[in-house]
Amino acid sequence: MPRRSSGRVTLQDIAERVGVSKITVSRALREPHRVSETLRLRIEEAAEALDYIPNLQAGALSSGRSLSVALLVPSISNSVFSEVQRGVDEGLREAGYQVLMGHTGYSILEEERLIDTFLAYGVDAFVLSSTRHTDYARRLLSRARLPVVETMELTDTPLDVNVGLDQRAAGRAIGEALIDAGYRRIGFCGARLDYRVQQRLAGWEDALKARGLSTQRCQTTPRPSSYRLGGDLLSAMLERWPDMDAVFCCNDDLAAGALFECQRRRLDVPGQLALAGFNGLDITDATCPALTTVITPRRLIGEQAARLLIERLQGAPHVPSRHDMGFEIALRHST
Amino acid sequence: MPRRSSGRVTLQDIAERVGVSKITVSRALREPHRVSETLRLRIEEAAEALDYIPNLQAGALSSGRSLSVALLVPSISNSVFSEVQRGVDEGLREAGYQVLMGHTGYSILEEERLIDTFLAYGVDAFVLSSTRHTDYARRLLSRARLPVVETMELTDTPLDVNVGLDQRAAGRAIGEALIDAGYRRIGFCGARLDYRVQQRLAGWEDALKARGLSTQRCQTTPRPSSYRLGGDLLSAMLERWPDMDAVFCCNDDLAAGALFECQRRRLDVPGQLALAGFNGLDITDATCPALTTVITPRRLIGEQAARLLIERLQGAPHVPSRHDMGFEIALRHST
DNA sequence: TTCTGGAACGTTACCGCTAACATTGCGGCA
DNA sequence: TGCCGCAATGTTAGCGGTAACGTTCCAGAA
Repeated sequence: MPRRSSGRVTLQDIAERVGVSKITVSRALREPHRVSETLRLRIEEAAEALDYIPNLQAGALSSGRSLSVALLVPSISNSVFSEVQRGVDEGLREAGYQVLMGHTGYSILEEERLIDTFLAYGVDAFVLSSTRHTDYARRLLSRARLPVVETMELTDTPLDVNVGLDQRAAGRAIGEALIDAGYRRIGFCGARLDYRVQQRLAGWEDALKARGLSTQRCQTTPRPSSYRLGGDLLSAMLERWPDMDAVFCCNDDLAAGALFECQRRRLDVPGQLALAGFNGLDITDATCPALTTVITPRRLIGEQAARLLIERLQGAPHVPSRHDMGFEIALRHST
Repeated sequence: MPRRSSGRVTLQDIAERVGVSKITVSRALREPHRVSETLRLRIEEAAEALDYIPNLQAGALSSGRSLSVALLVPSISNSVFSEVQRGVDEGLREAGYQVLMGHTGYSILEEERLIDTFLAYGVDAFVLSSTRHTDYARRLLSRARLPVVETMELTDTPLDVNVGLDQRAAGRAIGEALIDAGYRRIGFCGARLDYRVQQRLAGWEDALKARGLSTQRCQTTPRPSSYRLGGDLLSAMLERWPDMDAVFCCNDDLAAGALFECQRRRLDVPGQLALAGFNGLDITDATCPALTTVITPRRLIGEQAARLLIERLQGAPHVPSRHDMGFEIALRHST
């Protein structure tokens, strides 16, 4: 039965019921070993009976720690990030932290806004899914002196911890794989054109140039990627470069959409056109034919981010570091 | 420049700089009209100069309102819920609320845990994506006396506000559509088997029984759905019921997976087998052939949930209500 | 001139919890 | 017997805001 105005059961209510002071109740619940066995049991019983729910806001205000971490991803609907999220979430939950998610819509301005918001909420750390931020966001983060993990891509100038993979090297690797498979008139199609896509494009160019091949077959758009867009981009490319024998799509959504377009056009994949995607989403080995892709260790990135973050939260010093989690080329029937 | 131990800039810091009391600063920032123009400008300037970030925890503790709402979805990676989330998020943000997301992994026990957690965080309301909850979760919610919106499906006994669609009617409608299109040996394949899938299955049975057709061609599994699983389930069904002429898949992922399997088997869709999905995800009108499906108004559900929630938060009384947002059958080339 | 009311700003107390520093009491040892 | 040390519990003082009620002051009505 609540006693105070708010109608909420507080430590004080439990304390009165048991006949001790509220700090003892607080200790019994947080540091059980510091309270005698019998008293602890009585307190736990009372808490249970009163349906006590701790007020984390009050706790955070008092202790300066909220036991929550903000995870900012570009997009909720993009399943690329859900794996990262899972890894982060699992690791942090074990350590007693709650993950609060926000999505930036691929906008660094929105990221800035969210950093501001979550700082106001008093989170203890940030996990970001990019290495590019506004100047103001950088200032906010550095003033707050909170642990920060930047994920997905790598940077030479990490704010704090950086866990990701070399997007450019991955783009280069898939380009080389296509060349090694005998393709010579290789196209690139990309959407959104965020930093990571630009890096993949640069890698693709590296590979082709290194072998003296033309990099002109490149179709890009700032629009967000989707299956439909994959088909549309492919159509445009087939029109402009009818001799194209392979396409590296900047992500699996586009690649799958391109595959569907080939099916509509009764274009044999890989016979007449080879397709490759990026990320290794589930769909890539479900389609017919299965799609060649670059498998990115998203789960692993999330888990590693959580691990390193916990170290920082537990006092490991701020020493900017970079962790390359690698990638893997999956050659499937589409090439 | 921060003054206190926490190193954080507070209202007091601004107040001292301007030479007023902190309550005046608080008012200037929250209720500008209650403070004189000149003073307000000086305060805003000082806040800016000091990089003031409000402490929402302290504010929430003091005022009893946190301006945050918990949104619990079954799965982050399932794009079905990302549309709902967008609708909720957009609507609530306008009203000044922050949405905190949690995912239950389709488990009502996990939902219970999250409700507990978010109550401890002091959220002002809940948006749930189911109408089924543990008894303890129900008790927690009713004791907390917070506005609650249950989404996605409809129930006769809403906790508070209920916004969704009649899953069973939708299952029935797609069943009837298949029958109307001339199919007679119609199968059902379902995964996960959560409440909504069970309802769709029941609707499918309704439709077939009403026309005297057999409902035996039903393949289900508790495993989570995926593209691969769609292919596997279809394979099993073709083995058991080689005469089947159409399949209603409980969601679009399974339907797409089944389509890919048909392509591998060189089975003509819809010539030899018709396929229908559920939800109307992007992929359904990108595949070749495009998939017949039931388009669910997920964005709308989210927006409506936000609207009704805001009314409740602004004082509208607790009067359990049910809002049917309908659905739409999209007949495409797969049938 | 005096009184009144409201705009503008201040004081006090408290939201629920925890850090830091008491205090108490008891067993063990010289 | 007296003292020490430690385990177990208590007291005090905030954390950073906001609600509620006070105070001040000045314009305008009586």
